[in-house]
Amino acid sequence: MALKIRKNQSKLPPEQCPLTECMSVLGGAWTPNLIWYLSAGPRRFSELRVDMPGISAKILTTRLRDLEAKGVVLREVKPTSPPSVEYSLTELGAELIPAIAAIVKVGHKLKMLHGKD
Amino acid sequence: MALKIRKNQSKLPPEQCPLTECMSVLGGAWTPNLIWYLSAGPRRFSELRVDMPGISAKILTTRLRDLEAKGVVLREVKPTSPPSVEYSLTELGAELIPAIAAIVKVGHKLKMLHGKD
DNA sequence: CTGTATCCTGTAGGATACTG
DNA sequence: CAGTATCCTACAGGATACAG
Repeated sequence: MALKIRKNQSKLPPEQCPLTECMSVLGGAWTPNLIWYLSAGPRRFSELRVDMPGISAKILTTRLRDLEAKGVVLREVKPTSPPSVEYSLTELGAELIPAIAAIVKVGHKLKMLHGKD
Repeated sequence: MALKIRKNQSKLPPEQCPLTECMSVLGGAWTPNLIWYLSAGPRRFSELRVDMPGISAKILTTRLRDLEAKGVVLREVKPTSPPSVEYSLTELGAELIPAIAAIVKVGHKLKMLHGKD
């Protein structure tokens, strides 16, 4: 990756490049929301659907599986009479909270600045 | 990307819900990268194209205009003989750095855990 | 309840060509 | 150099129906 073409900009740490990976974590449109709601504690599939009105079961499943595969979300099947599944954030997943919070913070500022609500 | 989230209903504080807004800031696929490269200092259009191999001029322009409109990026036209334009992060834009850094951090961890590069 | 399987659409983004 | 204008493709995501 070619950078450092200008004097007034120093070479950035290698962490800069893996933004592709970082975005693969929060890639989906609903992913940040999903993580956020999960941060409040374990949630069931149907609960998440209520939390995020507008999300389709397909996408919710997709995002859930995706995050699970990445070790961000933990899926626990409760052997109850009506099958229920609880999703929760893993230790690693919890580390995303500050990141999301930071983005939300700026996003909120932006909203106030432009007054577009 | 059709983010048409309207009203979030949960026990979570309202400040956290507007993830729609936060994602509208880092919405584009290249946006995080763009902000990151800008964080190192002012960059010209062509320099950014080199920084991010693969990005098309169209998208670069789009993202740049978008961020400019949001007050995250500052666009300065230098009245030089060959027209040159410098882009830089505003104060507000700089606040996104920690957020991006946090995501990168987790993304990097994820990469190491799964060993998939 | 918790998903999975299709079908379909909107739109972000790439390629290319052209302008000031 | 710094864009802009078109055209086109890929894929995320919605709707609906169906399954364990």
